[in-house]
Amino acid sequence: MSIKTRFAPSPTGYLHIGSVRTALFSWLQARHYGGTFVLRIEDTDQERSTRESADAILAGMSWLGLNWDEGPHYQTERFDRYAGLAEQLVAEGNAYRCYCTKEELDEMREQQVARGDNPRYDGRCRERSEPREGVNPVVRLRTPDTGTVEIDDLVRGRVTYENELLDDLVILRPDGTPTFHFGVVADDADMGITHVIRGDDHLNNTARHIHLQNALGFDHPVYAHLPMILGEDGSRLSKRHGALNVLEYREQGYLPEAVLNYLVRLGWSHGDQEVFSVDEMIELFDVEDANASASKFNPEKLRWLNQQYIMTAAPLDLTPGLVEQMGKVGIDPSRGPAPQRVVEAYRERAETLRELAMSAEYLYTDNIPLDEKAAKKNLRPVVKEALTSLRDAFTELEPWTAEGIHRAMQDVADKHELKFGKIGQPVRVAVTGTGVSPPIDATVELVGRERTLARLDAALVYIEERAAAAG
RNA sequence: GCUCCCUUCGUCUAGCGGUAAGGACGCGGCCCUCUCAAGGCUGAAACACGGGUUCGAUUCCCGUAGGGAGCGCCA
Repeated sequence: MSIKTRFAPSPTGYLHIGSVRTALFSWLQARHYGGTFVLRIEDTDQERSTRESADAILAGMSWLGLNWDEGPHYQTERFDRYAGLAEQLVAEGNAYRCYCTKEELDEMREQQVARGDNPRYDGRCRERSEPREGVNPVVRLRTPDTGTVEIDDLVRGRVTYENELLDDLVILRPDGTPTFHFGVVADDADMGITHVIRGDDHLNNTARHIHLQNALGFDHPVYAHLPMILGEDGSRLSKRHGALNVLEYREQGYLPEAVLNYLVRLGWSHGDQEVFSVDEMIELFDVEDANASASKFNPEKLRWLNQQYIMTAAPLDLTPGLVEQMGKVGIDPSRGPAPQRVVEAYRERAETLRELAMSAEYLYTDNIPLDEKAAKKNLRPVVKEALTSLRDAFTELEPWTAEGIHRAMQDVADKHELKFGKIGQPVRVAVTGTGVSPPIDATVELVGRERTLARLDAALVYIEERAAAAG
């Protein structure tokens, strides 16, 4: 039988990294087994759900390439179905209307807590079927009083709950909308979901869901409860830990493959392998191999992986993202070398596309700032003559290639009896303004002849002025 | 408070009764080298604790401790 999994976020905020891991595992399970992946938006809480959140979630999924075969389904479109199901349960005696007021319930809870009991609904409306004036009833599931429920979870193993500890949960609100529990159970059944893969914050809820399925006469899906992702300090992942909107990672210059690769290794592994293409993940993943223990989010490793992907990607595949980043940092890509050449030069030197863009700024502007420390250290009178003759050599160099540039520099160095580095570093500072860049021949080539000559001139002026000032 | 879940280097993890407890990120050192990276080599770094079971426990069982989740007309 073909499997069917789903990702069912509620649109009450953006799609953050923890939800993405859940979505990824669910998606991978479907893809690995050639099954179907369903996207469902759980928007029964009409107070907190927004259209913007739903759209942001879809956009995030799309950016990551987590494509869905069905949906997005919206629960708000299925209210009639839930109402019908609830009516059926009431008719069959598996659910009942509860006329308790909020005040009443609050009071009950307070007393229970005061007594040291578990706060739970005591079932006082189970036998009272007559309506109460002015109260719109909720519908509650009649939960068995005795016995146990067992969950055979794919990652947790067998988990057992005592029924007497569970109370009668609300399945329909006074306005007829379903609660989360009811919506999930009805939808998973109606949509034919075979594997429910979700965060382990739902493990405790699963006992209730099984009771609901029993009452409704539904089959039980297979469950797999994934451990949470925690922040670096071990507390629940939040914004300050990097639980950003996934689209924020795009903003910062991360590649979707890197984000997925990082997340797949949180709670899952395949021997010693660290880098997985999406195809490899699909081939190797099985949620049964997922770990049961929570893991902490480690931005350093994400950065490392992102760099791995930048280093190995085809330069042309990276240029759209790079051009986008250039726009964000104020670079006009038409004023310098083709972006893919920047990728070639900087791919091992940047952990994000944002960094890549920023480090290439000197290639797209006429005026570069000189780093004072680097200039002081490298632009000194001893190299003045060498730089002058290099300037001359560059003026006539044909063709303008890294090889030719290297040869010219070597010749000048030899003529002035300098080691290559003694001239390389001053040229680097002159041409980039800083002491750091790719190999100097490639750098000079990218800067171009015109700007190189102008910058060498500027460096010579700098040396003159310093000498004059020193007296 | 009650219920459920979790526990190997700082972090992600391998391990599935007998290992010098392996890899990766990060950190230190060395090599390469025109700088910075990348790369190569290398170092420090872990089985939470206590009982069992067993000839033998990181591995199986039970406690304890610590962490997490749930106990809503939120999802």
